[in-house]
Amino acid sequence: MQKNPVQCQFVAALDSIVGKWKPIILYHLLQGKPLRFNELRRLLPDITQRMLTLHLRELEEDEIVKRVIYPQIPPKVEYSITEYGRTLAPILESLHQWGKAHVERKQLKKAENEQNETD
Amino acid sequence: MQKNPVQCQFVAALDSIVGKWKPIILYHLLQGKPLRFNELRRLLPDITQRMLTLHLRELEEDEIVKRVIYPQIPPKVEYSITEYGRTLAPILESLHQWGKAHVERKQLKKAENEQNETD
DNA sequence: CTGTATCCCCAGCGATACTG
DNA sequence: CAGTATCGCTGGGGATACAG
Repeated sequence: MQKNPVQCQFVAALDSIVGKWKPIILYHLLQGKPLRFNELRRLLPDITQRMLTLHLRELEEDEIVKRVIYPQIPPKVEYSITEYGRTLAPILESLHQWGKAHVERKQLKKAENEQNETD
Repeated sequence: MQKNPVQCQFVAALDSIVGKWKPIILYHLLQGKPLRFNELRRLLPDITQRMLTLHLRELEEDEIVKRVIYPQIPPKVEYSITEYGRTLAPILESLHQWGKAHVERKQLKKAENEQNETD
């Protein structure tokens, strides 16, 4: 599909972490504790059931997330990060840090501009 | 718009590097040499003029890329990475490495499956 | 050479309802 | 509790033509 290998590699990596809710899902799972479906929903108040399911399935497909079903009534399903998924931790952490600095930077610029307007 | 700060920070970071062609544009500019508009087009054979312009404008807006216009005929415009843009280098590099390993891993799995089918 | 302007399509996501 | 199934919208991106 893509002939350019470098492009391809970026796409492959980004596919695994991009998606409106993927980074934050991974962020929570990387805390270490396995989480149930509804626990994740509570942590992400604005996500729809549909998107949570879809994203988890994709992460499972990439073997970044492991899904364990406890055969009982009512059903219980736990999601946890895999060993392989943990290799994403440093990248997610860097992204998080950079993003934090970036929003602060933008707010600073905005404040400066408003200051200039009142001059 | 987003109340969750962590989500917000991820979004801010990803906005700066996500976009179908942004990572590879940055990859080339991070090599260090300023590049002209058409040089970038040649490096990204499949990008449209429109998308190259749009992505460069967004990167410029975030002060990740600097645009220098040489007032001459025919026009000459050079794009280069900024100091601030360089802070993205380690993240892009990690993404690139991880993506490379990820595609190799997937190809391995695929080969294994095809092996099993012929058993 | 370095762009804009238009038009159009589709994949990602949301809302809502239903189910074992 | 942990999901599917449908339907519909929106915005990111592509194709093409035009312009300073």
